[in-house]
Amino acid sequence: MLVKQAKMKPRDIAALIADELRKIDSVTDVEIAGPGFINIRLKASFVQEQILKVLELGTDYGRSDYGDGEKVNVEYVSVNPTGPLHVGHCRGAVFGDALATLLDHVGYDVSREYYINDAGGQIDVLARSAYVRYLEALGENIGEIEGGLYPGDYLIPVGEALVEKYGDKWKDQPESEWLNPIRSFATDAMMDLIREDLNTLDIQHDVFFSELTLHENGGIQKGLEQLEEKGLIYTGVLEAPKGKLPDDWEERPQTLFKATEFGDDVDRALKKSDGAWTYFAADVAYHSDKVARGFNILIDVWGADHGGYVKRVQSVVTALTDGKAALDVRLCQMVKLLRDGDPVKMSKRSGNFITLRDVVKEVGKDVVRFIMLTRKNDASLEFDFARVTEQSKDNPVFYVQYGHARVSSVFRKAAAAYTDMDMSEDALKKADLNLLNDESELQLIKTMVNWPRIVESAALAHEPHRISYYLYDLASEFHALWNKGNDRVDLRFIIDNNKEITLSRLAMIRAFSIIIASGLKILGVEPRNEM
RNA sequence: GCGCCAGUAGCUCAGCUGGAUAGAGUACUUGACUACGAAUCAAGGGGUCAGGGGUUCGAAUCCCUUCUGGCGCACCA
Repeated sequence: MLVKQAKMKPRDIAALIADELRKIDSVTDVEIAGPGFINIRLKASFVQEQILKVLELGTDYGRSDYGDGEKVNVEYVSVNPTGPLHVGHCRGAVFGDALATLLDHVGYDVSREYYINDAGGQIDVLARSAYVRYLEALGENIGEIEGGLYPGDYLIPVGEALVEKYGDKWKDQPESEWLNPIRSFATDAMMDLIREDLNTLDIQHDVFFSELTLHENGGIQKGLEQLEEKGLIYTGVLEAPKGKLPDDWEERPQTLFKATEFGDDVDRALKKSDGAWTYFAADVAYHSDKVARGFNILIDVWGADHGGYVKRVQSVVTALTDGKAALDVRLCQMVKLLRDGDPVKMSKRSGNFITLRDVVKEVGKDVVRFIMLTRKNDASLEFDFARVTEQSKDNPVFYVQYGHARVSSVFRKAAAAYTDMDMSEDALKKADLNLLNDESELQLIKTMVNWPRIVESAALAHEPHRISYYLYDLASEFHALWNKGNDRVDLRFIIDNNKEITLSRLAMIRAFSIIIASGLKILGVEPRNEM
């Protein structure tokens, strides 16, 4: 990197840097290798002392003030409130939540948001579906649920609740009378349902933002005014898309946003043919509102099927803030559900889709959360019910948890072996860390010391899956060290008749379990002391 | 037709904002329990990083291009 700047050969630059490095106290040796790599050997004591740091900071080890309290808005889930969450929603939910925690961990001021799409035609469908269940609750025979309505059983209690609240008030009334109140009632009921679903995964949003309120209190006009002032709104005619034409395509003038000025492919419509605002118009207003609330770092988590929508919203954010705020959209790919390697078939027809709650109930919150974070967000992910509950190294959740549990086990054994030994946190901090000088011990400690760097880079890249991979690697080194104790008795953690070294090793594995716990905490998974 | 994302071991995937001999798991082969939990560990084979150009001291990583797969493509949400 410096070669061009300094106009020197890489090896010469390396030599200069090496000279300086040699002066540092904890450095024992510096050598230059290959085309200009600098290998630095640190004193063992430098590595060993990091354990003390971990013990002192506990699960705060790895926290930083990197974000400097800057406000970050993470919007995730944001599912239409027309029914319970299904399994496909798990990934975005877990991803967004872990990312939010991760950013908080490095010092950002994070707000977790859910955008409620409670203004569109689908909500009218919900209202009509609920009305049918309302009639049913009043004793009418509704027969088969009409096609186009939501047939799910979850609306039955909503119908009953409507009767409880309104009696037969809406029974023979025209839709224009009951649509609004029932829509509002049903939406609230669905949001309650969704919140309960999210609670099973330990997900709680700070803000639930209703799209409807933007329509009702002039929020949309307000958002669009800002674009208007910048001269970014005009009336024009869009060219028909190339390739196959939509059946009902008509060329007509419409209100457009100049998205192309900000890198989008075409300008985007703000009004529908019936004069109503588009979904996009509301999204302009919503993102404008986020910016107005002081967020300059915006993150939206969407399903991959919304990929085509990314550029236009980014265009809006850039336009509204003159490029001062940035929107990162993280797209989550599909989750392929398997059972013993066979795909689980799901159809949209009633009763045949797996809900989020079903999955959590079957395999547990911790498993769902961890597995959802074992792939980067834009790669598809396989979720095999058989595999994720398996108790083997094939299952990363188990493997990491097992490492943590083994530490607890050692402490239980140690307490039995040395009934008179003080193994309190204070005592561990006083352990002689210089005794930890076996190569494999130092290796484990070095990996532990990487933790703060991992957290920071994962946060910076908005990639929580890096935490999962790190935890797996760390656990792996721990298991390896453990097994060395089988061959070499002197490497075991508990050594008979040697309190000093036992205490040192207890300190080391305590630090290990602290880091595991701290990583799991970011992912929203509980560490376990027994399996 | 256009745009976005992907293509790395037989399979599922990592690879940290360009660095040293590309790594795990799985599967296959072979070893390790009078134990601090073998629910684990150790060793081995397995690669034209989709193909082709380019940028430079140096590319799985950046640029161009071709091929293949997924998603999307006025007004729906």
